[in-house]
Order: sequence, then structure tokens, then C-alpha cells
Amino acid sequence: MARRSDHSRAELEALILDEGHRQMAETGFARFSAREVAKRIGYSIGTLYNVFGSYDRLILAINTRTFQLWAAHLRARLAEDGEDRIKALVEGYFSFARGNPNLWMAIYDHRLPPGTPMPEEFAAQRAELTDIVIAEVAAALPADAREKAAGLARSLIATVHGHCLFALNGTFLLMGESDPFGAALQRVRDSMAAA
Amino acid sequence: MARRSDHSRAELEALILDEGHRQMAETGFARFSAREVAKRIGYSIGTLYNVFGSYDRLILAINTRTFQLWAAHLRARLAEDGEDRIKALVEGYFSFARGNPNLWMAIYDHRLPPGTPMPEEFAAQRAELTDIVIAEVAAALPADAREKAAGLARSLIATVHGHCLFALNGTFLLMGESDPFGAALQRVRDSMAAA
DNA sequence: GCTCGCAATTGATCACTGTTCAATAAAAAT
DNA sequence: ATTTTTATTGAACAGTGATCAATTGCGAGC
Repeated sequence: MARRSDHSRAELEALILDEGHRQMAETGFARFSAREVAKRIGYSIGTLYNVFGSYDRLILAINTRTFQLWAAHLRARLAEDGEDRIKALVEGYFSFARGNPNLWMAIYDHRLPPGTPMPEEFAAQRAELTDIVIAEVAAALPADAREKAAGLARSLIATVHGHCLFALNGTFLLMGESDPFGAALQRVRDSMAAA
Repeated sequence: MARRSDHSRAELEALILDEGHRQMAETGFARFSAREVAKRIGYSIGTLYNVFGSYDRLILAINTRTFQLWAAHLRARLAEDGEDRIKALVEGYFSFARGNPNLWMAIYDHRLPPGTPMPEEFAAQRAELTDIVIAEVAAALPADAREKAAGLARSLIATVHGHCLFALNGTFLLMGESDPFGAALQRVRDSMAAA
């Protein structure tokens, strides 16, 4: 199929990641197939396993890429709208998930085998996104409440996440909720005001 | 394997559901196997498909049972503690999920094929749980804010859900959050006070 | 009591999945 | 030109959900 010198190791890894990410975006986690990825880039399954070691590591790599795109999306939203930065964050959370539902859900659909710790690379990626929010929450809080920022930010992420998830998975539709974003933003405002 | 008269149709359905529910609790959605359920109750896969029609319908039936147990759990919590009913609700949400992580996550791990509407039976079950919360939120709100109860309740469910999910899937651990329940309850208090 | 028809039950079969690893092909080193 | 090292392969394995012709067993009618 593929010549040995067609791609270096790094190029091959990028090739698989590109196609895997594309396929995750198209089909979603439940229908994702490592075999199909291999087929589409013209390599065998064996090569894919040589490069990534296991299915879990491939998914982890794909989700890490999604996290990077998500963080960039949030930063772009923050940069383009200097006015209400908290609103920009909530809006960025929603718009990325809505624009990339399969990729976004794959982050939470995939779970490592029990006992397996999250590799450092991925953990760092998550921390980065959390830190963006912590910094903004701290800046928006009155000076005497700054020490609460980290804990509050984590809690607000969970709050927005719950709304975003219900918006994408159909729960809010079933409940008759028509403005998930508005509701999430209002909850965030409630708690920022209380702090 | 199994004699025809061993079980009536209704008994057989209950038998499959019992074993399926048990297995979902033990192994979780990702490792759940319809074949294994059939094997354990001494029937063939074919029979299981004759009774439930498809994998999706079996999972739906299992998840519906989980929803019933969950609603009962919430009602029990409300009944045993008359003091702070909102806290009892949040506590009931968390303790059911923590006590039955695989069953609880299966509700959200399973997604119907795109375009397939949720069968009425399951939709009604969800609505029941939502209605419990709406009633309690309405009762805890000042009389002049009652009309906001339904929308606020939906939003608070999403809020608590986000915290509960992050507690179970390890996100909060990664973030360094040690008291997800306390954080969820605080967010609910913030928004109840603001309403 | 026997037979026959109908409905419940079966499990081989299909097309797929992730995973492994001896065999092979190709490049590098000698 | 030959050997060594390395990348690549794909058949094989154990599993999955799904299907459906063939079988089995029950009960009604004779």
C-alpha cells in the first residue's frame, strides 16, 4: 500500500491524527472506527497501531486536538469582544460545542479503562482551558473576593457544561427549554453577583 | 435451552430487563453486551431480539427503569427530611449518581440514532423527574416569582447535572475540586436567592 | 390419544469492531 | 553485494449487534 519513505514518523502521526479528527467530526464517537481511518489514509491497521499503540491513545490524541481548538476558539472570542468577557466565555463554550458537536461530545464520551490515569499531555490541555476561565473570573470579581476565583471558576464551568450538554443531547428539548445559552449565562451572573 | 412454557411473554420481558439492568450496573454502558444478558438468563440472542426488537430498545428499557429508581430515590429523600427540601433534592441527585454510577451514566452515554425521536414512555419518565424539581422550586420561591419556577428549575437541574457529571467522570479530580456537592448546592442557592 | 398447525425459540451466518504478531518488504549499514 | 535493521502488512482471534430459515414444543381439534 504505502511506501516506507512516503512519510516520516512525525508526518505519519499527523496524517493519522488529521484523518481521525476529520472522521470523529463526521461520524461521532459511537461510530468511529480505527480501521476506517487506516483505510482512508492508505495504510493498514497494523501501522496505525504501531504509531499510536492502542485505540484509547488515538482517541486521546484526537480529543487533545479538539481541546486545543476549543481553547483557541475561547481566546479568539475574548479578543474580539472586550466588553463583557464573562459573556464571551459562556458564548465561546456554547458556540464551539454547537459548531463541533461530535468532536465536543467525544471528549466526554470517551473514558479510559478504570484505574488508567490520564496522561500528562491531556491533563495539561484541560488545565489550560480551566486557567483561562479562572483568570477571567478573578478579573471580574471584586478585589476582596479574588481568593474564591479558582473554586468559583471550576463550579461555573460545571454549570455552563451542564447547560451545554443538555442543549446538545436533547434533554432541554424534551424539557421544553428554548434558550440554554441564556439560562447558562443567567446562572453565571447570579453566582458572580453573589460572590 | 429454555422451555417455551417456562415464562410468559411478560415474565420473559421482566427477566431480560432484570438481568440487563444488573449487568449495566456491573459493567457499564461501554462493556454492556446483549449476548451476555441472553446467556445469563439461559435464552438465545434471538429470543432477546424477538422481545425487545433492537439493542436500542433494550437499553432504553434499562434506562427507563433507572429513571424510575432515581425518581423514587428523590422522593424518599424529600420525605425523610422536611427541613431543607432544595438541599435534599441536590443531595438526592448526587447520592443516586454516586451510588449507581454505571446506571446513571448509561442514561447519558446512550444516544438514539439521529432523527429517531424518544419514545413517549421514556419521555414521560424524564418529565416526571423534572416535575418533582419544578414543584419544589416553585414552593421555595417567593409568591411573586412563581412564574419563573419551571424555567429556573430546568436550569438548576442542568447546573447540578454538570457538577455531578464532573464529579463522576474525573474532571473535577483533574481540576482539583474536592467538594462537588457543596459547590453545586452553593450555585443553586445563589440562583434561588437572585430569583 | 393423536395429529397437526401455529407460535416461540434457536443459533449459524453476516458484517463489523479492536488487537496481535509472524511474515514480508524496504531501506540502511556493512 | 550482503547483511542488518526497521517499517509495514494483513490474516487470525475473540468479540459485537443484527437477521432469519429451521427447528422445537405447546395446545386445539379430531
